Amino acid sequence: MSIDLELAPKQKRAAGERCCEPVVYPDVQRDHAIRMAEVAKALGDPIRLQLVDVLRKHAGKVCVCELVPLFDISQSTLSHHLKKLRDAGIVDSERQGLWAYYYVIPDALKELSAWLS
Amino acid sequence: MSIDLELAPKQKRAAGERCCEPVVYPDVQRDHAIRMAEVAKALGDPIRLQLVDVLRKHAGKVCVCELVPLFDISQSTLSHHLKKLRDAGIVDSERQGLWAYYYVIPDALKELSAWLS
DNA sequence: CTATTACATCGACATACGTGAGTGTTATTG
DNA sequence: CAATAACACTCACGTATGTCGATGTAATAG
Repeated sequence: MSIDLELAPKQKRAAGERCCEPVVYPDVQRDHAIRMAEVAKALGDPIRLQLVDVLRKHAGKVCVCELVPLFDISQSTLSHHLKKLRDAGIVDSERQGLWAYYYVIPDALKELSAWLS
Repeated sequence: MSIDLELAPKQKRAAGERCCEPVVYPDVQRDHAIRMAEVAKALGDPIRLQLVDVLRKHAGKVCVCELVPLFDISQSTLSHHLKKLRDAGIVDSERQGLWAYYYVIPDALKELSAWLS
């Protein structure tokens, strides 16, 4: 999950010399970084983070109509946030008649969580 | 780290009735959510996430001049990203002569990490 | 069929973001 | 002092974001 990278020793050098050797950044990590940043970005809004918190707490699926009164935002804004979470692959939804039920996709946060700890 | 919240039972009801009881959202969680979302937002860019990855891997402090060649961005853009990470309280820096050394603030990612796992 | 309900989408707006070129600042070299 | 080097900051630009009101779209009720 972390990169293999040898950095040049850190020490003051005379100006005119290179302060450090250029380092090659392995491409392996880049894909993971892009994916994890995508997830982190989706969590980078207080309302979306709280949405995920509520959904995670309930093992089952949660109806949108139960989510709306939790926040001081309009229904359309909430729907927008849910779409962001869907696009990031963090949650998914099921339609049942008029209602839409949302749930956190298992292991969606696993990669980021593992990297952070 | 998670909220205390009792949701109404989920079942289809006749239209005209409320689909669910309004729920009170505890304010306690809100502060945590705002703080964690701030951290997540700062990590919501691939370059910044990789920056934190490099800094975390090196227990010591890392010179900016060692970071520049790792990414295909200008020095000013890198400096901008480092400022974002500083503003989010994830990293800090020390000046030593011409060089600036960055490091991850211990436990800066702790709260978010704990919530994610 | 009509009305209503639950939810998604569209349009619009102000703000924030990522980026680079250029400039400023500070410290070191000669 | 003048030149240079490392880094931060300013300005500008196109794009993305969060928000709401309004509209669209299904499904249910009567």
